[in-house]
Amino acid sequence: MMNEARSKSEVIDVLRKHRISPTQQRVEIAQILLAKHQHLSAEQVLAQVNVERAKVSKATVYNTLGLFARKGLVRELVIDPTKIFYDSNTDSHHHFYNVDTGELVDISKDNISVGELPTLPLGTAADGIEVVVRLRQAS
Amino acid sequence: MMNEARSKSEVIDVLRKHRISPTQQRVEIAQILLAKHQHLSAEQVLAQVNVERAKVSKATVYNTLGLFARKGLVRELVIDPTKIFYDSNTDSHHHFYNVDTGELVDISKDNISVGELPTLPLGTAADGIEVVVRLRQAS
DNA sequence: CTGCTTGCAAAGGCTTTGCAGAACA
DNA sequence: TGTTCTGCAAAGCCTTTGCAAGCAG
Repeated sequence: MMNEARSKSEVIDVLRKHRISPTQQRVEIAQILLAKHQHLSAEQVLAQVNVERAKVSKATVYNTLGLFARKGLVRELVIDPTKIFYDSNTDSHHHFYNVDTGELVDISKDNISVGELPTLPLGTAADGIEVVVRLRQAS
Repeated sequence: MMNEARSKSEVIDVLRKHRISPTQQRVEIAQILLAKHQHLSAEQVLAQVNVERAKVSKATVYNTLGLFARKGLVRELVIDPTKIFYDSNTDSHHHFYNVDTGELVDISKDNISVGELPTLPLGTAADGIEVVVRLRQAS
């Protein structure tokens, strides 16, 4: 999977492929997200994008992340009740979530076999399967 | 598998078994939750408990639901980014979540086979596996 | 009595929104 | 020039917390 985009022009290409017009702010945010497979909250993206000087506002970060998720550029993870994580790896995979530390770790989809689903409720289509294994510090 | 408690004394028993001292408010909340297998948000519990006249405050509902979850009486579902659902069925099972309607539907655990998990991160213990199948209205 | 509970209101944290100015085509 | 985007501040929502009064054992 090609999700290791780095250079500005590569990122712009990826945005265009997802039908997102590549504004300066979106490119900066995408460069951070797509640098590697990672799980970032909006707050973390905001902090990283503004490491040197403030370049992108909070509102734009939130709106952009929502846009990216709708366009399929990143995956929204609803795992922690206090914040949303954005996963730059959109391949099918699952997660360990350490409730005590907030740490998220990938689980390859090969390690979890999800069998046939039961019949879907009428008029609906499956949009994605998310498996979360919650972890606690061993006592 | 006995989660169909109804009468006040049954509910008090269940609370005691979970080491929760059965105050009047807790009993009322538990009666609503344990009446049947269902998924309720704090807001819904608050509304139901106060159908006739206001009896339990918002703060108490939130605190009580958190307490019930910690004690294992109900299961906290982190599926919707805007609110937490409390599942009165604590048996192992999974969920369909209709993103458009907010509807939650159970999936029997027999319909999803989760194989061996990879090695857990050091110092951690698995606390639960949650599988969520997100649904959208078929177009 | 002593400690646990409740309830009110206020605070908190994350996210969205309204709107004016800036950027882009 | 018309549309889209950005940023600031304010608003919104769900949830938690501080603290005084109430209740239970």
